[in-house]
Amino acid sequence: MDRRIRKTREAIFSSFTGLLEKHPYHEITVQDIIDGADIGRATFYAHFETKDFLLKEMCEELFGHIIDTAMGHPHGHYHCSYGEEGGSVFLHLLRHLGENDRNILSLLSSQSNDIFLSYFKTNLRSLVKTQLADAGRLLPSSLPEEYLLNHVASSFVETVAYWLRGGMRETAEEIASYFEGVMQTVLC
Amino acid sequence: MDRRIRKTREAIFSSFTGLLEKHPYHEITVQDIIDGADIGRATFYAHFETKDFLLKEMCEELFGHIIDTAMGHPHGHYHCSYGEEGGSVFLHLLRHLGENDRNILSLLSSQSNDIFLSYFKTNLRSLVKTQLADAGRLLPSSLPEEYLLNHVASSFVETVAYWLRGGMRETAEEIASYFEGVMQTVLC
DNA sequence: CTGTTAGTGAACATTTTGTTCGATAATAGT
DNA sequence: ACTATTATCGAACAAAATGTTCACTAACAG
Repeated sequence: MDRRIRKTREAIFSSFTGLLEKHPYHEITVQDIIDGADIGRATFYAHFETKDFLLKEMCEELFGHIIDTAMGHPHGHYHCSYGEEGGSVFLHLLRHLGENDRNILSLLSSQSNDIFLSYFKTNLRSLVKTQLADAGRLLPSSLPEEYLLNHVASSFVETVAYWLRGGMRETAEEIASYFEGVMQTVLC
Repeated sequence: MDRRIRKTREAIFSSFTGLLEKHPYHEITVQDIIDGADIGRATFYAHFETKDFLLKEMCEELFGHIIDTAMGHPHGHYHCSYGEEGGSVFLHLLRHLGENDRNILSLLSSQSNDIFLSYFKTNLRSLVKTQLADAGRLLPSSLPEEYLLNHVASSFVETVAYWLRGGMRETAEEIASYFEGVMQTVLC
């Protein structure tokens, strides 16, 4: 791909991310992003139809990557008692977040973090689906699968949100154990 | 209070709600609301500073009312086995929603339902807090109270969202039992 | 070296926002 | 019923943001 395209795209993402750390999403104008990225007005619109599309594409790149790496990783089943084997995919994800890969944390704790958490949740679903299939073989539940899937995914996202809200004082392991605590019935 | 104020306020709320059933929040302009309410431009701004404030006030009226009536109601503790005593506050809330009090359902299942679900969650917290205090006396948990509080509130909201998404085919009792299913560890 | 593609910057029409103001009509208190 | 108050109207206004166009220039790929 043309280097120019990569550069402007990156400039736009970076400007946008920077702005999101200071201002809520809906208060950021396209002009702000353009100024921050230091590009021409027409250039922005050559790349993204609207601000919303920019958001969407950025989130897909970001969360798609995170989830993909987590899915790729060899994962033990979700066990109630943490042991020697390195923990669940969830713990893995939490550690990954803790390392602040791609500045994802600044978005997840921005003023408009609800937007990003909701994208996170969307991408998380596919991952949870495989986890649920594993757990389901051991513990068939009377609840609808779709309901469970949603419950697990959103509870995890809420757990991450709790972590961020509190300034991430806890370790990834502690947070994972909280999550385990409320998931016992469902996943064990 | 001046009847004129009540009337315009009601006209604005009603126009706004109607628009929200057809369009996402961020695509609705103040002018649309004004046209729908059939009032003068200046009148709108005499009542609400911005569209966001309108949203906020409307939600506070709406959810404040729902939660208050639920709190006021005599409630049995949250029991794992449903019995003769009429069910939990949660079931009560679900029934209340099922009756579509104040057209709240049209908002909760609108395209921008995430906004309303999040207001719902905020208002739900105080209610959950009392529930948690009751349950806590019986079952002290090792998890932080704030974490539990958030988990229960958001799980309930997600449960309602699931209900709405599926077109509310289930009865309030069925949905309550789903919720009970994933809350067992926490509240029983 | 050359044809293709991306970026520039300025201009433009359009839409939305939020405010102002004089005139009119409804209301509340007496 | 009278009066002072207050809400609404409607039109006009400036300011800001959006999205598009176009001719020009610079960077790229092969």
